[in-house]
Amino acid sequence: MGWTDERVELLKRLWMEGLSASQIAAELGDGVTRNAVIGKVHRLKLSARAKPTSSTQRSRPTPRASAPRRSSGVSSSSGAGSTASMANRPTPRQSIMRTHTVGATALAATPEAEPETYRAPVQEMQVPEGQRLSLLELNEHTCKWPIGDPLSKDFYFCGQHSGEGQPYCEFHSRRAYHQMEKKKR
DNA sequence: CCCTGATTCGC
DNA sequence: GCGAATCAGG
Repeated sequence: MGWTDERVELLKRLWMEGLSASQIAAELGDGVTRNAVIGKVHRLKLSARAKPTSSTQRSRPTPRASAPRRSSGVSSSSGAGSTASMANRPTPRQSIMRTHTVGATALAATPEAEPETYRAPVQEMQVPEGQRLSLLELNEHTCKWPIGDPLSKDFYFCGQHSGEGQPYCEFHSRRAYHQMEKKKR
């Protein structure tokens, strides 16, 4: 589906209201991606929303040598809009979640408060006593993720099987990797 | 990993 | 004009 006046209007409004591109895309529905939304926003020159700072300076984009191309077109647009998509869009005002910071990571806050499973406050992975390893017991196939207070007698290493050439088991590998990734270079 | 917007450029 | 792929960042 193309950008009808209605949809463009909705896009404008939602964008101005501070919704993220992906949220707007979801609101527009009909296979609209956040990329499509962002692209449209740019074409409409709607970019800057709330701008506390008066710095009009936009960081110089890295002049890339060549832009990567996507291989072949796989555009399978939804055909005729005979689906029940046009009937229901009576200005989705209150259904929009907006519990988040503007222009930053938006946490999805379900309007009707779904019965989400309550999660324990991030408990450390529990390793069975028999599998816990001391420093000297580590080898190239054991997870070397430290658990507990290094100064305590209870200190031990995860010791779960780790992949070939991997210092941590899958569980801890993800943790370590993510942390590293976030580090600035 | 999740996510955000920004940009480029073939279509 | 469109938007996927990508970049750059949180």
